[in-house]
Amino acid sequence: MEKLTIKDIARMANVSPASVSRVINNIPYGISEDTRKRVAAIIKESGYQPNTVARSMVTKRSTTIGLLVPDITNQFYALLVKGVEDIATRRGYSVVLCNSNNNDEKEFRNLSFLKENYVAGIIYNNFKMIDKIRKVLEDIHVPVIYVDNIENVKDAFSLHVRQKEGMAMMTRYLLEMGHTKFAYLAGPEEVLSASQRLEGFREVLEEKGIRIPESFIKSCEYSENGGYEAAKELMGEKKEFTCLVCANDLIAYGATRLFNERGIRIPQDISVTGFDDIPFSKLLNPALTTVYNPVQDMGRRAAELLLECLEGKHEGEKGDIPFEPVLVKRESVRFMGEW
Amino acid sequence: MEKLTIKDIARMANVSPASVSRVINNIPYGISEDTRKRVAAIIKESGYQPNTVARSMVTKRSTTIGLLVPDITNQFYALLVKGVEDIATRRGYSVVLCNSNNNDEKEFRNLSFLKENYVAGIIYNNFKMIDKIRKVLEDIHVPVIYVDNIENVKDAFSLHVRQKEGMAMMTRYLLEMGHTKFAYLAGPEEVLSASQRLEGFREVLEEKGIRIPESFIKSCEYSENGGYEAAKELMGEKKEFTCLVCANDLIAYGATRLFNERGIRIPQDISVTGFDDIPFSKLLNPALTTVYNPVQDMGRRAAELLLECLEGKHEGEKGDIPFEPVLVKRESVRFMGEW
DNA sequence: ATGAAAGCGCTAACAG
DNA sequence: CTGTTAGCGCTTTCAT
Repeated sequence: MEKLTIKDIARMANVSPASVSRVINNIPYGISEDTRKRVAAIIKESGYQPNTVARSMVTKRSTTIGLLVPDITNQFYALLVKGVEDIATRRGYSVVLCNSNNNDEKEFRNLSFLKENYVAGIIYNNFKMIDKIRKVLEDIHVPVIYVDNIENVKDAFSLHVRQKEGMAMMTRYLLEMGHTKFAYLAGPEEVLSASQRLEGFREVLEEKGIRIPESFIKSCEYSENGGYEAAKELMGEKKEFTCLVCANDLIAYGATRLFNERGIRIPQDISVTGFDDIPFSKLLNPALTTVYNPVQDMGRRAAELLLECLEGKHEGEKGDIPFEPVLVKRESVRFMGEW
Repeated sequence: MEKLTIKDIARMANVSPASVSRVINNIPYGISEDTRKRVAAIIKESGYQPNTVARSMVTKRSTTIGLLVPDITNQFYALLVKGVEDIATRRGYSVVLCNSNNNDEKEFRNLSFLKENYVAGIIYNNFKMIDKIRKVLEDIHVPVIYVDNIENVKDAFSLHVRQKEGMAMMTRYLLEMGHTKFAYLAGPEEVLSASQRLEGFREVLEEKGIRIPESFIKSCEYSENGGYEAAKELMGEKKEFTCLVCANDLIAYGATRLFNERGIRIPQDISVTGFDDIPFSKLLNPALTTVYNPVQDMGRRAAELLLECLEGKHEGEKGDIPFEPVLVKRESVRFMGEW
């Protein structure tokens, strides 16, 4: 069973390739209902499938969208992927997933790849935005949806959770629980979400007139290991804090591992909080108090927006699309008494 | 800056497109060192990039490999992806990742997509193999590497861990730790790895003349929730077992959650074990005793093998490639005394 | 309504 | 060694 081409179908139906093309692409004019039906039937029986490569070649478009993520091993991004795929495949688009593994060079190559292959649009997710990439993205001539990396754009859609508000919410909650002595594991300084979360934390403390030593705020990688190492450093200080707030769940996991190793009990000896609420967080023992980050929704919305752009909607009226974080109270925070 | 084509370069270099093609593709004959250098220089300056779509169109090949996984949200598969990408991109291949989300229909569509887009080869990872898919895979005319789903193939490479041996290893260890009363959460019956793991468990028990009630062996989904529900059912029985062995880590997580909820302590009240050793397992409290499954290595090896096939090696001599599991002793198993 | 023909950007014979 | 030519499978004018 060799691969059928449009010519084969044309021959079988006694029409020209052009007519076959008209039915494949549902072009509403230039063909009679009669021939349309006949050709459609033959296509169906024969199992013919148009060659998308050839098609892209002439249209310079495709029905594939590109999705770039920094690290597929991180469940947080995996959820985003799921959200995107959910919508895209339902609407007849394929998604090619490019994992840049936190490697700028690789990301650059991935982008070239997408461009060469005429993807219809791109969903770009990364925790930072470097100039080189931004240029490529602007030069690519297909719609790009940004997720979680830039703000205040107007010529594109940019989705992100309200990071600052989320952390502020958490901080207020901790205050209500009677904590006033905090340490903070901040994530990487150059990362937008990390700095925004820290800002939320600081603002609330300031509001309440609470001060903590700068040395209790440590930056670290956005990873389990980053959290572990930073917590270890922190424990070198005279540890006059009752609560360790972490810029994301992964960091909290690392801190938790250290505390487990040292026999420091959560939440009896120290309270720990995270941010993102990735699925494992509820399995931690004690279950992690954190801030839910609706990534999967963001993935869905990003895909919807992209497809809408592809359909010619949203000319002009683009911009930031914020998502609401939600506080998830679980067991890793101890009540210290009325404040 | 419009897109440059091979013709543009040809014009700029005063040669024919054919010559340009020769240097792009590093064809070692039919061109003088002189012109090669000149053309190469012009390509470099101009920033010209060959159009892969056009290229695929004529060669019917590409330098993209397809990777199919059942669920990207599962860290186990994410690790496989990482392994594959690691090798592939290092060797100049792109990988398009298709997530079938445990949906046969979607997988079928993904496969069509890959075929239409002339991927050079495919790495197929899924925990089962249905006829429909197998047919497509056989009909696709590019090398396919199977991961973790079939065995005893000879016309292809099939990588998998020695599931049975892994679980046997675990079971022997539990015996050494003094356990004789077991319950077993088996995963889905129709899944190859699940049945092989169960087999390993049964064989060792039989060997030692230990019998357990059939009702203590429950099948369930390969998921956290599956483990939770199955454990709940199990606790309905009069629970005369000291150790719950789970067919994978996710199931163990679910069981752990149930035990946490009910105040049943691990390992004091009950011992729990998993299989796969996904990264989170060491973070559980207590850290999960499990069997390490070298997925990332398998991913790397799968990619290497595929690329080698693409280079024309391995004609004929194909077959199963087993990987060795390794027992990871942690804290979720209690020592019950000499046996 | 239909078909002929051109051409997307590239590779691969085949001539010269 | 180099260039000419003929497609790959499809879409898209432009005649008919």
